[in-house]
Amino acid sequence: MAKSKPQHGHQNGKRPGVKSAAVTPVRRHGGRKVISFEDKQDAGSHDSDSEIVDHISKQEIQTRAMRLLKVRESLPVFQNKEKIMAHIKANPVTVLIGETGSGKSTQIPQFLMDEIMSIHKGAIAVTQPRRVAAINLATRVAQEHGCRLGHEVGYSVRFDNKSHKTRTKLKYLTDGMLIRELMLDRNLSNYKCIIIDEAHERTILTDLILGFLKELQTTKRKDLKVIVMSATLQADLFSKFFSNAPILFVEGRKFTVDRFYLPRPCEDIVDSVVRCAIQLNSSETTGDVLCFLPGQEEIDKAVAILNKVVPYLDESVPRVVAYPLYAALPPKEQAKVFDPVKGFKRKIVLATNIAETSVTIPGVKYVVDCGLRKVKVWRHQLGLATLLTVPVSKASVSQRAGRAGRESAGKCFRLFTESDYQQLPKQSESEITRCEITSPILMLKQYGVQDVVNWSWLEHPGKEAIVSGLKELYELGALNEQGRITEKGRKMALLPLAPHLSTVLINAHDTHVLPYVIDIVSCLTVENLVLNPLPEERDEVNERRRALCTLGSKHGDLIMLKELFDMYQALKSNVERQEWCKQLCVSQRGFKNVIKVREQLTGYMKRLYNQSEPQQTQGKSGLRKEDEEDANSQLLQPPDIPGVLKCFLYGFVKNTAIGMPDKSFRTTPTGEPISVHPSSMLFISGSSTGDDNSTGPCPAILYIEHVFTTKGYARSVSRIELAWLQEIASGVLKQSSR
DNA sequence: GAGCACTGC
Repeated sequence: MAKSKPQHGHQNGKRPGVKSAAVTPVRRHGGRKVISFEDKQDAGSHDSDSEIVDHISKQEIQTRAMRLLKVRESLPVFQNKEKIMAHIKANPVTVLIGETGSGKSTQIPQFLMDEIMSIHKGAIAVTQPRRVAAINLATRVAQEHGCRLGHEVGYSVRFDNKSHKTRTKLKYLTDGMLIRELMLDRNLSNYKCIIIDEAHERTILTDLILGFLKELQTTKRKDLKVIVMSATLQADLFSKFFSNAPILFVEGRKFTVDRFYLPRPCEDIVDSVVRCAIQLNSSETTGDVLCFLPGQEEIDKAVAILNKVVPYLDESVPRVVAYPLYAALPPKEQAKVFDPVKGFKRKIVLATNIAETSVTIPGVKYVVDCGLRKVKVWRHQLGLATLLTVPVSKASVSQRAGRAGRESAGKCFRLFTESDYQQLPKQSESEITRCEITSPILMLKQYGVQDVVNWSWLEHPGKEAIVSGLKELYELGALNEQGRITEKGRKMALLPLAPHLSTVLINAHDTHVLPYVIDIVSCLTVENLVLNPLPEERDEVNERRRALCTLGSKHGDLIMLKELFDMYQALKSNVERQEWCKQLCVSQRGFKNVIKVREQLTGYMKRLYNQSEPQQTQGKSGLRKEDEEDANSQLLQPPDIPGVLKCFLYGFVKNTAIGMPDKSFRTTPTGEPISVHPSSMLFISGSSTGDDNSTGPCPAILYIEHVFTTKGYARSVSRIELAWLQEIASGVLKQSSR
């Protein structure tokens, strides 16, 4: 339910799109529901008809576009149209600093559509790091342009494509989707112009796209226009990368936010956040409060304290209502932050970084920022991730402050000193330098890049990271000894999975346990599927899960996921499913995604191994039924659990640990201690009276993730036998020495 | 006895 507010905006006087919409034949377009678009800042344009866009007449579409034109003309970007367009026309690459509220994401693509596309053939792509943003922007721009969504203006995100191959001239897509398009058509021959929005966020995928575009522009696509949209702080980096491309600045329309610092550093951030919130509740007039804390633990603590304090507050101050907000929270709980509070009340939202970019909460006038965040850092030499609490960057701090000035002037309270602020890094460490990069390297190899170390990286991830990535891919059989991509590697690159999980699927296909394994892999790729129960419900929920998942309690989390998924699917009604999900503290939305992922993976696997079959453009059709039957017939037989777990072992040989006599585990690659994460089925609780006599202690474990927090934890853990480890580890060794 | 945030033909 993450809601992201898109750049609001609107534009130009010519509107040839309206004309073309009227003359082009109407194409049947699925008739699916169109996601409604709300933008509170465009008061006055009562386009409540947005959700029935598919049914309203052309006349109405055009009338609305006319109405929106007025709002568009008032945007800062619109007033600088001539200047901006002159730059874009004169340069192959333009870096555009467009502040929030400038209308850059909605208007500039439309200027281009009008001015450039009328002469040339080809389309414009606008990339976004998040799905919701791509969908919302496309919906808005289609309205402004006076066309139906999916005709001249459309979008393409995973599982949802509202664009037409030839007809769509402006397409909003996630950066992952554009990477996929690059893999299929290395020259991006369909496009005349690529706009990379939110480039300053520096996601791995945006970084990769910029590298590909630079290379393309100097080789096969000298005519390709590139526009990089960024926040101020990163603009220089992009300009330098594209041989000193001009930087344009368009100011936004945000409100001023006053900043306050602490005179001296605070000791306990939770305590300080609560104090600050309570204090401003009594000193400030209307407006809600958004507090940034690093993680769930701190947030739950703060909410608990606030709830205790609230009854004792003076009656003259607004009643405080505290809401937690983090990704692992059940969607229903998350949605509560959008409820307006009635009466003499004030909303205080305590959130992680999720509220920095992904979720915009209406009504926020005050921001309390503890200045910390949690970040996962990959250690290449150790092959594990560490979860660290670190100070945020200046860029982050200003982004967070900006959350207070979306609707009116606001205030931001920083729980650190001004001199601490001066010492913050300008920018957070980019993803590409702190993450595992096996998948990006495989993409480069699939694209045809031989020398990955000397590729046109926007920021070089470091030789060490690349070497360990190459080694990993070689061990998975994706690369040969010369570092060239293998047939298997090509298959892996085409699957929308981490290379390790692709290996698992390919193996499952070869050993005929694919339907079973595909279900598990689908569950693993969906984030926040199995949620963390609240402390007071924890034991009950664990007990329920254990009682229902008999195989999972014995074999571990992978098998549990399969059991849960089967149970979920066997439920008849939505009401039943809802209740069941609540009882087990699992996400229904998550399972809906699992079904989508499974469908997609099943389709890809089918295509990978059925080359003779004609390629289906829109997936689906006929393929599914058969596979469901496969899966069902598999259900009837006792599943080959060793066979299933061995498939996973092929992708995760390095993620194994051997059980010691004292019931602790030591990892196989380095022998360091590792503990089963408490969220795992195989976590042995102290009070357990142990009916696990039947199975005995685990001789060895296999885990999908190794994360170091207070100590090394194995997550998504399965019980394996030592013999399997010997069998597969030696097999893998043989394969890599070939 | 513990869980930053995104995303894919």
